[in-house]
Amino acid sequence: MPRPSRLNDVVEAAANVFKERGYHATRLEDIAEALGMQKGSLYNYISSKEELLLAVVRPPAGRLLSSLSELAEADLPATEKIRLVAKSHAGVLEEYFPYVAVYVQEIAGQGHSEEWLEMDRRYVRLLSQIIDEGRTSGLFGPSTNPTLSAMALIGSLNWMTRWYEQGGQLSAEELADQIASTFLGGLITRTGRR
Amino acid sequence: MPRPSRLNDVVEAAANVFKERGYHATRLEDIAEALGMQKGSLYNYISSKEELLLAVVRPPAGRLLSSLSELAEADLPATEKIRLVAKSHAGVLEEYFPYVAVYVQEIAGQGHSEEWLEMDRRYVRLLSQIIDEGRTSGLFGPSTNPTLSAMALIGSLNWMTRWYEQGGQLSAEELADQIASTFLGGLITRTGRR
Amino acid sequence: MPRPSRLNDVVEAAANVFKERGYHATRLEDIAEALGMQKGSLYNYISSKEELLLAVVRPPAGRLLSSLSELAEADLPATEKIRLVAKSHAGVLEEYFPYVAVYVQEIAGQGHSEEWLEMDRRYVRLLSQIIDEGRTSGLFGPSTNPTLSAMALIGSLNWMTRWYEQGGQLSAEELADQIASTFLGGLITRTGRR
Amino acid sequence: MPRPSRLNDVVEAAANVFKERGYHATRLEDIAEALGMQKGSLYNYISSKEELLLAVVRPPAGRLLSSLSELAEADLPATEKIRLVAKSHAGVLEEYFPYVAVYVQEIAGQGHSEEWLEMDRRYVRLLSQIIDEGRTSGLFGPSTNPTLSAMALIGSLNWMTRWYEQGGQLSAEELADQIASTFLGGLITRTGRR
DNA sequence: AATGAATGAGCCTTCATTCAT
DNA sequence: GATGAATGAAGGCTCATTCAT
Repeated sequence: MPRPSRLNDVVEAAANVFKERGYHATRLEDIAEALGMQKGSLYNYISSKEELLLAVVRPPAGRLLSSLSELAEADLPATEKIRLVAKSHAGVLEEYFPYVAVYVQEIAGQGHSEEWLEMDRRYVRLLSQIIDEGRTSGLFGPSTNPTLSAMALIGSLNWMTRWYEQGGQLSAEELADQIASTFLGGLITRTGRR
Repeated sequence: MPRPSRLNDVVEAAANVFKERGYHATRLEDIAEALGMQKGSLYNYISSKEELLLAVVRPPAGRLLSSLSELAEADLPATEKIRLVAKSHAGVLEEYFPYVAVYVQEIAGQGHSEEWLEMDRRYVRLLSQIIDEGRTSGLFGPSTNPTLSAMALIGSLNWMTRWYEQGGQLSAEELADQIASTFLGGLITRTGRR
Repeated sequence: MPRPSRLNDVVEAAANVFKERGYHATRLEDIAEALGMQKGSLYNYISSKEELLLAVVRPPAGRLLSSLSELAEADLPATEKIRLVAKSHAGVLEEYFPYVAVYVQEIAGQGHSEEWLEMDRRYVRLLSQIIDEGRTSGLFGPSTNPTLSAMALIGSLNWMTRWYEQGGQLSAEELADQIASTFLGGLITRTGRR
Repeated sequence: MPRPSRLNDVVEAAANVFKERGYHATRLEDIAEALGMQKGSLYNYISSKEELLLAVVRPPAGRLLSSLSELAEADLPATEKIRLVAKSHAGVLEEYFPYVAVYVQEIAGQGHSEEWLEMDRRYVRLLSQIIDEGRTSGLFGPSTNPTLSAMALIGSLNWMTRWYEQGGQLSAEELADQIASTFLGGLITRTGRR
């Protein structure tokens, strides 16, 4: 039984090193070293450093977008959708931690290329549509700005890549759940408002 | 009459190019070109590329931190402080746009060095103290997690550097004001909750 | 069957070019050219130009010192030791000609670093001890200044790197033998002195 | 009364720094700094770094050669000439210490250019003629090799630039006198030889 | 005379990429 | 698949030199 190609190992090592040092600052040699091979050997699996970045970054980006797409079409109230969006975003973050971190740092919102610009736009559009649903349905206030709100939520979630550490007390999903709560309900206590 | 040093020009040009291409991807030649000089001439003003990054990044970081410090000590309710924090954060963003963008992309939350780690920690600490005041005083819900909430707000605001464009319909401060409103009051309409 | 590393070739080429042009004036490109490779390729063997200098210079320095050490401990009259020191010094010079020349020009007696200062001191100390033996045993005159005499002999021998050319009538060892004779016996004929 | 041009100061500062760091390793800025001026200002006195080296090196070289020439023609026995050559060589060394050190390190015996090659040759020729006189007159042994002996003496004297320090117990001339004694009479005591 | 700024050539070093073995 | 060596194109930085003020 032939062992599976080590391509996955290569991409994973790359994700880890890219997250640690940043894409430009990491040398292929660093990645090779993490794998216990020589840098030249990497070219048995990839054809360029850039391609390696894309290999790191496409899976989490795809996951993020596809889970958002699914939720967008679900038959749920906007509040519920938002909460689930946050949780699934965080779930992907947790599962593909370094991959997502690299995606956020190097690609998301950077105008890296048309491919990724389009992905950014789609993500924002889907999320703001959900928010708009909530507004239209009266769940959210009429003055809600869907796009801005989407950006704000995305920012909160993406920023997690800069401080979240695996193995902490709260899982990424629990943290995202709390963020979603604040985002939906605000910090201000309702009792004071009635 | 001594000519004014062009150091400011150099730092400004660097901020612009760093924002556009990212620190590692910009060559000193790019910066020199933006200034109409040779790359070697830059060394009349700086002693290394790294130092140039720091020169770009220190002013906005200082501004951000000092304005937060001031507000933290002000005699205002936490709600008001939060709103003002967001607005001043955005004010700095607008005033020093490329500088702040470079700071957020290259430094903030990156563990770049002890100097900056400490700055990150201070910023988070000050903001979570404000949120904690709000909780203690009963303005914010008792289950509020001050640190997490601080992170969420910081993420929303810092993420602006990836999408905000100067010259749009709404100023950065207006956008930040809306973000603060959501953060404080939530998206969900109160009437729907009674 | 592993190819033999070309490190030796690199160091040898460096020795030749350093001798010809001097360390500071030679560009790595010169060395690469002498090897028929690109300058970048040199870094497969060395990690810096400075290290290359040390690689050139350490072998002859070690040889010089170790052969002197051996002779110092031999059971021979001081006159004989001196003669053999000169001959072995010249033997090393001949065998490692450009290496020794580089060592003498760039390192010896230059206070380049503590490592080399110590080597200088040891060489002088050993040689002056030999001379002191000769004085104590009555072979050499009582007013002999061992350190100064050591310096004088070392100077004569090291200066050979500036004029000795391989392939001449007399070998380096023969020349050194004559130098030693003069050093020991003087130019003045003994018969004239009776 | 116009103060004398600072050209002398410039050359002196250059001599000191060249001696300390070596010609290639010193930057004009180092020299300027030693003078308390900016490097650009040096060009009010010199027209190139190379020229500055020559300005440092020509006076001592000239002195060395002219004092040797004078002695060569004097009506003295070869033994006396040799001793005086050594003493005057050392006298120049002491008077122009850093200048001579630079000359010896950077120029003498280096084949720097035709001008200096010729100077080297003349120096050796004059000294070996003196030695040859001694041989012819029977003062020195018949097997004396004048050129080689000249080289040996020159080496001993020039090597002083690597270890002599001004302000020591013995003056350079006293040291040279001892060196000359050894060179003439040898280390071996005559009494043992009768 | 002096200076600060600018120049431009050059050098060391890095690194993605290639390739023969 | 793996490797060590080689490549070549940069890129950061240095520094002798120039020049307007």
